[in-house]
Amino acid sequence: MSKPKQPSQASLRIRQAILKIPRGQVSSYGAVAAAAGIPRGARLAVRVLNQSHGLPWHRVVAAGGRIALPGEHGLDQRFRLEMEGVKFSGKKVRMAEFEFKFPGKKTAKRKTTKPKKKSAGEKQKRRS
DNA sequence: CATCTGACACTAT
DNA sequence: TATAGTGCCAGAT
Repeated sequence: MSKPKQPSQASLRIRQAILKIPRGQVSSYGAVAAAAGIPRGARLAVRVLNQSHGLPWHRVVAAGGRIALPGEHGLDQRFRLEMEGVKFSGKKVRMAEFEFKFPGKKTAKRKTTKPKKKSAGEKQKRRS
């Protein structure tokens, strides 16, 4: 294998993780990314879902079971999940009952954002 | 080669 | 509870 010209194993792993989600259960972007080996690659999961098609994207929600998709897509996702047996609690999925836990571990979460005292804030400028 | 983007996550306020 | 802002990673332009 000299050179994996593939779109990185990370993306592939994320894809596989999503495919592992059984019907009737949901997972979060961060959970899928973490299961793929990227604790903070929530955004990568997003990329994979957008680029790769044929994946059960409707089984992937944001943290807390919150639906992140805009407008119709979000309602569509919610509809599909209900069709699979997933119940909703207001705008969020009942993660307590339907959150799919990936095997392995990867429970490393960050503790506190930078011990800097200056609350958060300094950069952030782009954006037209 | 440099820069921006994005269906997020998490901490502070 | 809601709002604001930052950090992370890899692909796209």
